[in-house]
Amino acid sequence: MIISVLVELQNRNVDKLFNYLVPSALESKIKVGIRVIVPFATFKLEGFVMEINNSVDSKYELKEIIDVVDSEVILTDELLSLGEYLSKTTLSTKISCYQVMLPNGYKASKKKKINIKYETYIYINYDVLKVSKLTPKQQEIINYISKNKNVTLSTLTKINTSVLTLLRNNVLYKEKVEVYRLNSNFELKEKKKLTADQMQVVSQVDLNKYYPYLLFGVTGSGKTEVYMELIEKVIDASKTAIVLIPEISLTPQTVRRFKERFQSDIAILHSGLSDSEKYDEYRKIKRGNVKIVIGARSAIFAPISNIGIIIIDEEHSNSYKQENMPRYDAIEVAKKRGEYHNCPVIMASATPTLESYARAVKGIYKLLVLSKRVNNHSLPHVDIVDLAKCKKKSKFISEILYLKMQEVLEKDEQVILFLNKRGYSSFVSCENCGKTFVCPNCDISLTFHKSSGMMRCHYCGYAEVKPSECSNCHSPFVSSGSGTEQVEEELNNLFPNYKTIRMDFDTTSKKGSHEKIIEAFREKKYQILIGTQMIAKGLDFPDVTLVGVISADNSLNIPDFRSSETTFDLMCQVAGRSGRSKEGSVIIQTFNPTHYALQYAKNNNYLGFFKAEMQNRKLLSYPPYFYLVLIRIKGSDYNELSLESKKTREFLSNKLDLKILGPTVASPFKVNAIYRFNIIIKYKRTGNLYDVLNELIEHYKTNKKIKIDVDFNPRSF
DNA sequence: AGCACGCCGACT
DNA sequence: GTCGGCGTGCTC
Repeated sequence: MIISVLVELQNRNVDKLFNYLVPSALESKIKVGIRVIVPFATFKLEGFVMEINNSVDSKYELKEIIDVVDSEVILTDELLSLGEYLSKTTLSTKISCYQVMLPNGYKASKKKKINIKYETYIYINYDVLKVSKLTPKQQEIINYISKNKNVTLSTLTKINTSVLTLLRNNVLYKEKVEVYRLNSNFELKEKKKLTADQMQVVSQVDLNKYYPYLLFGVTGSGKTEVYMELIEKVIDASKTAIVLIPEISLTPQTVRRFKERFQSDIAILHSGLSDSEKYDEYRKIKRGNVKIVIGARSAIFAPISNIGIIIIDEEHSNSYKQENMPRYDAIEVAKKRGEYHNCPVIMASATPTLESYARAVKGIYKLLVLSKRVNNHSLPHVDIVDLAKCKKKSKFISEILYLKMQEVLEKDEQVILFLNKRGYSSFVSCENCGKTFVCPNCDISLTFHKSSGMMRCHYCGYAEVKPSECSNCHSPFVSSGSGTEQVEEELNNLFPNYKTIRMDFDTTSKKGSHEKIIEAFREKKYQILIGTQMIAKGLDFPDVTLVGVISADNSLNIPDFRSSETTFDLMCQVAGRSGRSKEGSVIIQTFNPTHYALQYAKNNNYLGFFKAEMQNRKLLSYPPYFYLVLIRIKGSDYNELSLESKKTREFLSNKLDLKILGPTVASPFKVNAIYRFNIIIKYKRTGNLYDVLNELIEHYKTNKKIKIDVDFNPRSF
């Protein structure tokens, strides 16, 4: 028996099949899609079995495999074809495509393996018990076991150690059972009655065939109820469901809602889980123990069979696009799987991407609409404050915002203040001479973190202690801390009688701290919540009646053709946090009060924004009118890189009859001491694009100094 | 990823 | 004359 193996190495030069002989003792264990250990050059590697053959004409002398890792298949037929599809469409290495689909415990890797957790349960051997005389301590143990279910050895030893004697005398016996690490159970809750609107949406979905749907529903319109109703129907038909949620809104609250309805039929997959927890959840799915998988981007690869529906919540979120190799889009994978299982794929958002909405307009996606909030609450009233003209109460807070906050707080209601992007205006600079501190490895200002007293680079993690005086002009060096820290300080001065809690990169780095902050705020231990992106989405606090955006300009000024769209989305999402169950309002502070993204957001006018923005995109030949592919050229030698970038542009121009932009500098230009150039190709039809790009990759694959990266439909530049 | 092979500078 | 620098290339 000869097998073809794809080895674990992440290198284009070995991203192909290697043939090995299988010793007859191992032959019976070999299946396509399992992992094996093979000798490779002078060392050992793990790899996936991709093919099994009886003979193969090879000019190499074949080596024998060393061992078989798995007893069950890791890469099922569907995953194998998905991986194939991924590597073809993203031009990534095959191995990276297979690895990205799997949790660490199932990857081909010689690194530490994850163990299955066992629990030792103790039971009474009643026949022996009858004829045994017990000491009082022993009787205590017996009583405990008879009263409780599933008693473990570890809990018994905590009571007293006579359990060991009882085990030795066979009065008790133990049983070792495999257990899952994540096992939170919630009480079953009665399902809510759907509104007419929601029912109408549910009835429009054909559960028996593949079709992509776009569910356009305003914030608070009860999309989750619609998902759950559809999932229930799917489960009733003995099928399964995948629900994708952006990592950032995959909170215990979200999970709870599903668990209260579907109990233990659910597996959860997201980056907050430890490797072993992920391994367990994945095992539940593989064994068919669950009917629903809820997770972030990579959960789209869950090895669940018989899928009846795939739901993508907040489809506009760019978290569905992986930003490193393989640069896949989970929504495209979802469609692929939907086709394979012949089931609907529902993409939902209050602010769909222009691409998605344009497809809905064209009829490529079927449009479903939820236009009303469930409780018929009107959307919050939005005011835009012109920072150039208004009176300011402090550096960040205008008088209008201050007065409104005062009003809301006096009514015992809560306020959320939103700061766009962590480290807002927190780069360190000398107030006297203007000297700034820039990361030595990256083309990025350092941000000062008051809590640690360090200046940090958010790209490479470089950190240095803040100097006490400016090295340039020797004046004392004042520092104001990160954006959120500064605003927090101001608020403590402005509202000494109210408590403020901060949620940002610094305060949520510890596991579980995210949830703690949310819970504390929900319980009204704090009246003001100040935070970054992470508070914009999904959270539902009934007593929040005011949301303030400290500055909308940060996101408007990002040099990206999508900055208007992201600003519009963000403003709508943030506004959606206000007045979930009471009348609410929103105040947006900006230096661009007349900007159309803000004006349409003020009136929550998605369609108006869509039309206006489509005009711009058409004019400038951007998506959805054109597709984009980004070619990024990276290297540490500036001159050589610059030359190669120009050569690449020449090469592409000669081979392709398409619009090509660049090379231009990426932003940031330098990360980890590596310079980066961008070339962008705009296209409507791929034509020979893939062939040409493959040729380019092939050309640079042995070049150790210049690296080429291809990103289809890039979300950042 | 590792490790061997290979072709140019300072040493017992 | 040799030891060793790490650039280049190969691994079934």
